[in-house]
This record gives sequence, C-alpha cells and structure tokens, in this order.
Amino acid sequence: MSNAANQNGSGLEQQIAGLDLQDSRQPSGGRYIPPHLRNKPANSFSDCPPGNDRIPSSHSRFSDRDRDRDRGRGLGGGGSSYSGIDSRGRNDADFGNFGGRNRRQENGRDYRYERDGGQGGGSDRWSDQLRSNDRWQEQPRNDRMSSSGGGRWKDDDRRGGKSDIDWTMPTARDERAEVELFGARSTGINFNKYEDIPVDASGDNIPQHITTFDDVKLTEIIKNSINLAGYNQPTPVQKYAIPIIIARRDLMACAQTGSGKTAAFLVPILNQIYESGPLPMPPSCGGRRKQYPLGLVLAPTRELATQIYEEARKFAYRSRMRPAVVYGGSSITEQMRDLDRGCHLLVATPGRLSDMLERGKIGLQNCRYLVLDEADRMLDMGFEPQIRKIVQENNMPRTGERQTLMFSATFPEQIQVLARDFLSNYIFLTVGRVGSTSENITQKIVWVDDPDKRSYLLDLLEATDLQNPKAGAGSLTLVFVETKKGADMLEQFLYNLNFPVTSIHGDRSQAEREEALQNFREGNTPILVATAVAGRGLDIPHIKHVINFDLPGDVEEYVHRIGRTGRMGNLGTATSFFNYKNQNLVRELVSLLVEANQELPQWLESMYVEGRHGGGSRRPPAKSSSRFGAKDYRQSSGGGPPGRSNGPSSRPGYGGSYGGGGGGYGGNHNNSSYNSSNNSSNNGSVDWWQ
DNA sequence: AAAAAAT
Repeated sequence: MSNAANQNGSGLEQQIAGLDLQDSRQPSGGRYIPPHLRNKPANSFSDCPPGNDRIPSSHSRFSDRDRDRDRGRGLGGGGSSYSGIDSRGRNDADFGNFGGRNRRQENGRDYRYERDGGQGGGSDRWSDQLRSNDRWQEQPRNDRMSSSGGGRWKDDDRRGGKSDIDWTMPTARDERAEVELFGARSTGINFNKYEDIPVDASGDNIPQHITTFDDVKLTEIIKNSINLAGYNQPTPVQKYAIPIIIARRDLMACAQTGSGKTAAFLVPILNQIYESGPLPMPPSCGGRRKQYPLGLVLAPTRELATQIYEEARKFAYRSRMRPAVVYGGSSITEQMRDLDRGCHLLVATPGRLSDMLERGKIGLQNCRYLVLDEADRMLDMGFEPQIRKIVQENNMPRTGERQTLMFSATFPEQIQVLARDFLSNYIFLTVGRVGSTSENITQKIVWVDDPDKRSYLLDLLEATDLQNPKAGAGSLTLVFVETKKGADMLEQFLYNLNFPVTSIHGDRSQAEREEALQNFREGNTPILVATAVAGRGLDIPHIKHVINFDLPGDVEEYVHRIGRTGRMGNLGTATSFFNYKNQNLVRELVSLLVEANQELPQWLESMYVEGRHGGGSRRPPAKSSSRFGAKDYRQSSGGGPPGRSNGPSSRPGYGGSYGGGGGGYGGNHNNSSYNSSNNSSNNGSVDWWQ
C-alpha cells in the first residue's frame, strides 16, 4: 500500500478524505429517490443495498461549497459539520483517487470491504485504513453482545463479530486534522472560576468523583485528545459524571450548556466504545447501507447537535470510531451519504432521526449508549412523542440493557417521568449554574424607561470604545432586543451613527444569519443586535458584553442570554435595561442576583420586598419557581414516583436558595413605589448604574 | 413576542 496514503490514514483523515469522495449525484442519474425506495429492483443480493452500480464519474467542488453555504457554516461555534473539510482540506491528489476507488462494485458485495481487497493500487485512504485494519482482525475479542450473523461478513470491520480490530489503538497522527480540530482555539480558560460551582450527587453507590483526568483509566486516544484540546483539568460536572458513566451507571444530570457537559458524556462513552470495539450487525440487518450506531445523542437544536458532533470529532481523532450528525434543514441525501461512510456515534435532532429510522437508514439495535441532551428543552419543543418512539419503538436495547444519560437544566415532572421510563437506578447529579454561580459574569441591572433606552445604549457603546477598530474581536458586544422589527430598527439606528453593527433574527435567511455571525465573530462588526435566536447555544468566544436592551420574559432565557459572555471561565459583563414592563422578572431576578453574589440595586430590592408583601394576587405565575435547579424526587416525601401528588413535583431545588418560597409579585402596583427609584438612574450619564 | 423542530 502506499506509504504516503497510509501515513495520512488516521481515522479523522480517513473521514475527511471520505467526505467528498462520494459522488454528489444520485444513482438514478439525477432524480432523487429516497434510499428506502431504491432497494426494490434487480439486485441479486437482497441484503445488499442498492448503489452498487454507482460509478461516480465526476466531482464538483462547487457543489460542495454551495452545500456548505446552505448548511449554514459558522453557526454553532464549529460551523457546519463539513466546515474545514471541503475546499480547504483537500488537494487535487485526493480527487485523483476518486475514479479508481469506485470502479469495483459489480459483484455486489460490501463495497467498503471490496474496496479494501480490490484495487490495491488506489491510494484511497479509507481503503488503506481498512486494509491496515485487517491486521487487527485476527485478534478476537470476547466481550461482544452477540456475534450471530457475523460470519458472512467477517471481513468487514463493521459486521464481523469476531474479526474486529483493536479499537484502543490510536491510528496515525495527522497534523492537518490536528490543526483543524484543535488548532488556534485556545482561549485562556479560567479554570479557577469553575471551582466554585457546586455539585451534588445522590443515588445508590455513587462512584468517587475524580479531580484530574488521570484519576480515571482512559485509553490513549481519549487522553491524547484531551491534551490536544487543552482540557487540563476536568470541570465540576466532568469530575462527577465521568466516573459515574465509566462505572456504567445511568445518570440524570441537571447542568447547563457551558458547564463542560458535552465532554462529560463524550469522554466516558467514547472511551468505553474504544475499549469494547465495534459490534456485529444485528441478525436481521437491513442491508449494508443501514447503520447501527453504538451510541446516540439526541439534542434539541441543530446548532447544539453540530457542536456536540464537533466535540465528538475531537475525541474521535486517531480512533476508528466514526461520529456522524443528522438534523433537519439541510440535505438529507448528503447526510445519508455521510452515514454510508460509517457511523458509530450518532448525534441527531429528533425529527430528522425519525425520518432516517423510517427510511431504514439507521438501526438502533446496537445502541448501547443513549444521551438526551437538554432534555427539558426537547420536551418544551414538543419532542416527547418522537423521543419515546425512537427510544421505545425502534429495537433499541431496553432501559437497563443500554446505558442512558439525561441532561437537563431543570427537572420538572415531565422530565422525571421520562427519567423513570428511560433510566435504571440512576444517579442524580446537580451542577450549579455556570455564569451566575461562578461569578464570572458581572450582572448589572439598570432602570431605563423605554424612551431612554437608545440613549443609554449609546452611553454604553461609547464607553466600550467599540469604534476603535483596534478593539476588534476583543470587545464584542451582543445586544438583545425583543422583536425582529426592533432588531432591524436598532441596527439601522446604530448604523446611521456609524457604529460597526450587524443584526440577526429569525426572518433573516440562513445565509444572512451566517454572515452576520461571521462578521461578529471576527470582529468586523463587533456589535450584534439579536433576537432570542441568538440567546441559546451560541458559542462565540470573547463576547465581552451582553446588553439586554429588552429583557426577556423569563429568567431562564435571561440566564441563557448572559451566558453568551463569560464563556469558559472568561470574564464578561451583562447589562440589562429594566423598567416597569419587566416586573414579572423581579422575584426570580433578585434571587438569581443574590445567588450569584451580584450587586442588587436598591430600587430592585425595594420592588422585591414590595412584591413579597404587597397586595395583588397572592400567587405568582407559579411554575417559575421551579425553573432552575432540581431535586432528586426519589429522596423526598416517601420516594413516591413522579406524577403522584407529592406537592409541587419540582421544588426550588438547588441549595434551596433559588426562586424560593413563592412570594407573590402581583401586577397591580406598578407606579408610585418605583418611580422614586428612577431618578437616580435617569440622569443620562455614565452614572446610570447605581 | 420569538424561536425551534421532518418534508
């Protein structure tokens, strides 16, 4: 085999090389036919999928670029799943491999293996990889669940129950992949800021938490990626979750984005996957174009799915494990082609995954690890039926047979029920909020009446020295407004004053959003005016200041928004314009500020006190008190199951300090008592904030 | 009022 190709044949590079090597056309010659319908005709090997007669003859770089643009590269931190892989990553030599590698399929056997054994002259990295894999196939491993049906396919690393390779062995280094995956992202992580975050675990036989990554036995591959990623020290959620997951326990964790929870589940899951190696295809496999991932991660939004996938790619570096991501809004055919290249860990949004399952593209029989990320949000978005269908009606190993991890910012009854159904003897973990609890975000609340908002904003922006071009990416400011129209208007206002500003909201096209984010991220327009579209999940380093020009309707959204700054332990500031319209936030906002040890404006405190004792209806909107934190209901009041009447199913929860005892804040007393406090904040100078 | 998710 070609040395050069082999040298580059690490898992990641193989994945990269493979990405564009597939023809972008459909086998039928242009017209799209869903894969599940393509199986019908004329293939003598019934369990072999169609497409064996595909002989891609050309390749268009441009189409790939276009696809990338459509997919919204740049969203979600790492950009689209293909960013950096297409036009940048490859040279023409790679394309040269294309023709040769695909001329082989007439016999209808698994083309990947065939490719391997076939045209030896090709420098196809994927096939070289497999070829090198063959060396390991002589090492039998016995920790398989089942090897029935594997015999026929024993040559294929994906199928062979006995002939698989040693997945704990790192594949060759690849500097280009290293740079792409790990390079140039080192933001000075302030780990000390994480130390304050409290973690609480409950359940049976809780494994001892770790304090360093060395405290737990990890494979070389994982250790190497941890080092390359610069994760010197585990975050609090990682310290607890990693040993729990390694101990094969189910886990219900209340933790938010930004706490390091993605790595907290990827590290132990992938480590176990490397240690136990691939599984054989299930006996009644549906053809070789169907993938049987070993692990499944469900996430509510495609940005989040993309971010998890990008993280998974890091921990997949130098491994034989292939992650994949599927989500709506972008070409399903492309995603299916990507799946064809193998999928051991699948990250997905529920809708697109259901689609893939119905098409017979994915089988969950081998899925030994299930992660529900941001479970509460998925339920909020109405995904519960789909999630239940995916988990309970698709031959996934049952609760207890698989390992299941749920992450959720909150733990309302609906989530508890889901936990009861999906988890077995789980450990319950609560992680304090990053950002509020750890004090790396300075939160300022200012009283600003609506007509004064623009003027205050200008004060803030001028104080930030944004117009200095040298300020660059070091002083990004994110301004949240309530409505799309408001975003347009505010952008126009600032633009007219020559501020370097752009905006993003849901009415913008994907391309416009992407462009705006890109310009913001790079500091070309260090001011971004945004609606709630940018409130969650966006991971842009170096946002120094978040301004809530309009406060959101609930504190949960507020926490997400201010969490756009102070990422990964860096310091940030969040300034919020508050006025009588935001009364409903008082109680929770005060609790949050107190909990986060932030300064509490006197007028706000007065409102809080006033609200607790004042007239008006006694009860607050109620469920708000349980928005954050959570309690392991199994420990409370006789351990009754969720769904029974134990009183409010989710209590103020974490440390008891949050959102506490439900003092009402009625809506009827909105004038005189607050007006007095306006004065101090209404003089239009930098003195605005107490 | 806005946003997200399968066409």
